[in-house]
Amino acid sequence: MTQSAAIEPAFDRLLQVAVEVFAECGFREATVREICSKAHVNVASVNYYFRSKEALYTQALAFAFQEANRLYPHDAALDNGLPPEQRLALFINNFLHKLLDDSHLGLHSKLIAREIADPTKALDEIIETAITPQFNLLQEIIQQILGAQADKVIVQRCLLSIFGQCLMFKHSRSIIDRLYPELIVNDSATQASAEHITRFSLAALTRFSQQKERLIP
Amino acid sequence: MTQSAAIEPAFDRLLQVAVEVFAECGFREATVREICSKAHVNVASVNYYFRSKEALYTQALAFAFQEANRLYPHDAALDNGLPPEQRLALFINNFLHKLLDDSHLGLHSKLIAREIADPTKALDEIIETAITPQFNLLQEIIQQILGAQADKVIVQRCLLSIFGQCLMFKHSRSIIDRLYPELIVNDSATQASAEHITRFSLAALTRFSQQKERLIP
DNA sequence: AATTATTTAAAACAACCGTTTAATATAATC
DNA sequence: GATTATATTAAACGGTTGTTTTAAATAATT
Repeated sequence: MTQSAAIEPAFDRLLQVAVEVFAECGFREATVREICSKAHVNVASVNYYFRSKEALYTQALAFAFQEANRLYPHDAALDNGLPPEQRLALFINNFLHKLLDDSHLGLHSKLIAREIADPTKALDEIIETAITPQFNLLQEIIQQILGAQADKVIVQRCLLSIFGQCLMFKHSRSIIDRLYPELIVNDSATQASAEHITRFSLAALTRFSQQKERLIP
Repeated sequence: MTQSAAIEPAFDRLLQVAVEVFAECGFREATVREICSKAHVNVASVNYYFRSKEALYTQALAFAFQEANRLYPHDAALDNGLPPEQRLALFINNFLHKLLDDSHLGLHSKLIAREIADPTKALDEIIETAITPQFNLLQEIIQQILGAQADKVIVQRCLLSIFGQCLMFKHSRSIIDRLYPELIVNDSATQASAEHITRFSLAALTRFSQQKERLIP
């Protein structure tokens, strides 16, 4: 960090630090001065290189996405040839790890989670760029499990059920950390969580596909 | 409001408005000046009646809890005599309505959700006062469905699965509003959501209780 | 009715915010 | 090597924040 601080140009340092600080504090709480201080540049640099704090935020978001897509390549769940149950397991496992990874790219999901909980103007772009693709992929998998004739609203609701289980670990992490800390300590705990969510959801989905004619909508 | 502003003493007005504004903006984003303006009191009143902005926040939280418990009496799900499946349905329905009610006491859950997503010092008290009781109740219901010999960790995970599905509508509401707005428009949509979550979870739970000996932990 | 305590009010406080300015240092170009 | 263009700096700007001060108004008590 200290070496790269000397080598990398100020623009790049600013962008990297911005991702960290915005993820940590959120847009409104983060201060230009803190970002500049940690990037070892003058306070005026934000307005020199980027137009404003808000413009820096937007670019930091875009940069974080691009980094995350580079480090976390697209899901193996994309493979259409695999059985849908396995695709679901892969999807949930990948998504949950992406959410709970505290290292480099946990910043990415932190930024998104912040935007969702407390939206700024950038939310619409995030939905298009980062959320809709994930939604579409999971929707396709669920559709495959429930069968093509499944009601569209039911598919949507099942999708929310699965995402909700995963996001619980992100949005309510402060609670889980205190009440069930052992569920979140390390990588294998995360994997166990992913397996539970998969089992829980698959049990529900297969039930749904069996009894769908008896449903009272 | 205008009448009560003249009748109710400044202290009470301040507390009520504080609940609204803190729920709307969060602790850090909310300003003393806005609260005082909406309560029709002088800026100095916050530091006169309460010691500081932070003390006002703490008291506003406590006040909101007490109001919510008064307006939303404890779950019918508490009734031990009912079959556990019905208790689960009652619990989810009540919890989801509490979460999505935009009127008076939606403020209560808004405040809690804010605290969870972006904790202040007050979180510990919230967990004790508001969250643990709900967790314990749901835990008891799940235990009843899975059977007394069910693994404790599995019970915990199922609990998170169910809470996660409910909280999805709270924490990711900004997304649902944009992608599936019809799921959240009114009271009957909320009820339909509660019914789905109940059906989804019951399907998974009954499956779990059937195949528990075949589980690979 | 006089005196004490309590509540309201306007103004100012120091600290911090994002942004701008104006001057200097560095690099690139001719 | 002189002259542009680019990058960096320190300082200040206007605005907002939570909090404090000081004084006036109101209520309560004797």
